[in-house]
Amino acid sequence: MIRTRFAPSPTGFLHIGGARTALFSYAYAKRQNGQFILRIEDTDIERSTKESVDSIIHAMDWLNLNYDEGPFYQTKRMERYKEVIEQLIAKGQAYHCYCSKEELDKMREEQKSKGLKAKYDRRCLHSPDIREDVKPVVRFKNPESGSVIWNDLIKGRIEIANVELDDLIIARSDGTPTYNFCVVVDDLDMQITHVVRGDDHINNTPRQINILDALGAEIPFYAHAPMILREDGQKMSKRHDAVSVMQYKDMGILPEALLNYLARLCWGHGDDEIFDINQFIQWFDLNNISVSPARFDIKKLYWVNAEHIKHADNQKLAALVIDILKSKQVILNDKLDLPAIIELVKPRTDNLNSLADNIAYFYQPLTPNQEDIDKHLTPEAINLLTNFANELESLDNWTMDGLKQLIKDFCVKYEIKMPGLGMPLRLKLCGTTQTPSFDAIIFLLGKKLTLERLKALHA
RNA sequence: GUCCCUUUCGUCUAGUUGGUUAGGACAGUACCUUUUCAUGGUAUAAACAUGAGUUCAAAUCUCAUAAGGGAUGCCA
Repeated sequence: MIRTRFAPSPTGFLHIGGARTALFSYAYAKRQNGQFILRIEDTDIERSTKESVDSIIHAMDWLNLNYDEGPFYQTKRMERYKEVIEQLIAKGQAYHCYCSKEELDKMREEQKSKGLKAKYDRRCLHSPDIREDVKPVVRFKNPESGSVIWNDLIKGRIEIANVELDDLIIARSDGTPTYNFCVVVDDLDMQITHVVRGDDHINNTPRQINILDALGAEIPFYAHAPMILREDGQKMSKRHDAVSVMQYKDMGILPEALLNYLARLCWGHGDDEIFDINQFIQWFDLNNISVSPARFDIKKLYWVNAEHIKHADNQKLAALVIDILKSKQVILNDKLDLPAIIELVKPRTDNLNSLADNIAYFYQPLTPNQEDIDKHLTPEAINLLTNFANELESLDNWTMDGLKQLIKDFCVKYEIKMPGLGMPLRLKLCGTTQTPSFDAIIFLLGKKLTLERLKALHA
């Protein structure tokens, strides 16, 4: 049984890089009929918050990235970590270190000035300066020779010499375990078979493998996916970029569109661009993830979103749009056929907010700007609209065909071209000149509303 | 400094065992459709980081260089 996990640290919201990693991890598990696990890595008590945990879970939920187990919390597993640390100390694979921060800084500086690699010199392993007033940290005794080699499922063979590795701290002086150690114990206990994560963890992997070895554990497969960068190629920044997954919801992005777009960053399947999560799962494999980082392109995201909106079910879109319309104080009524309006309007939008804007004027016409009024609502045009309203009033065949015929006949009768009728009509009916076909608008508005608006005085 | 990762159109990618006019998509440009704005359609421009080597043949294999990123934390 394949088991993968997503292990964010709750020091902020779920960002799109994390979401993409979660997606790969999720899709791989699903593809292999395996299980996907959520684990919250909250060992850094200083920086972890409950709000972050909630927002991460909320975002996973919105994306519909469902986990089979979890969320597990590392802070609830402290006893287990302590137990394993004791084991390692008892076996001589870990040791107490009493060095102060100042001592360590001094040591590192000396090493650097000699052109050496900064690395703990193991003074506490050989002759510990045990002091009652100092609470020691615990260091892992890393192998001194040889190298750690693994076949990364994305990057290929990676080899790192043990001399490059430090005796890393696995427990702080307050007794709390650190990241690299918790990851190992958790992945072991949770029987994770495939560790899928960002490639910023490549450097941690040999340390984790060494700890796993010391524990006599089986080594899982590792797959390190490249990062997502900003449009300009720089690292994403939480201050300057829209990096929170939920910000994209606010921008009117559909979760399935965001997933689709994220999937296409560092991964491709021939010429395919638009697909849903199930299709993605069928196609996905770790070995066709590319090795280099990708830049985030907001324009393409909007295009993908537009495609998903076009293919989305109108009832489903209606539910989403109603929420947005309500938040914009639009007064809704049941006389209008919202799914039919959505069907008409959706090819002209690439996000839910503008979809809502293009629907709002069906319920309440916008206030037209003066420039448009001067241009289109001339006395002649108003006269024309009055005549048009009269013709409409006597139309019994309220169908698209009936309306089309009426409009055609009207244009012939008054010797005008379509835009000559259409533009003032749009302005009067909707308050804007940028709308879909006006025959469709009249049809969906219905006779009563159409006549009401045509007769309104606000021109 | 040392170690690790990376490099195909502006951007995302295809290119699985060396032989392609290096393909697609977004963005761009032009045109067509049209009832305004869009949608849609057609066309167009645009790339193998650099230098060696192996080979009849290299985007693809090897090496070097350069440029970017990461690690070198009692962060994850």
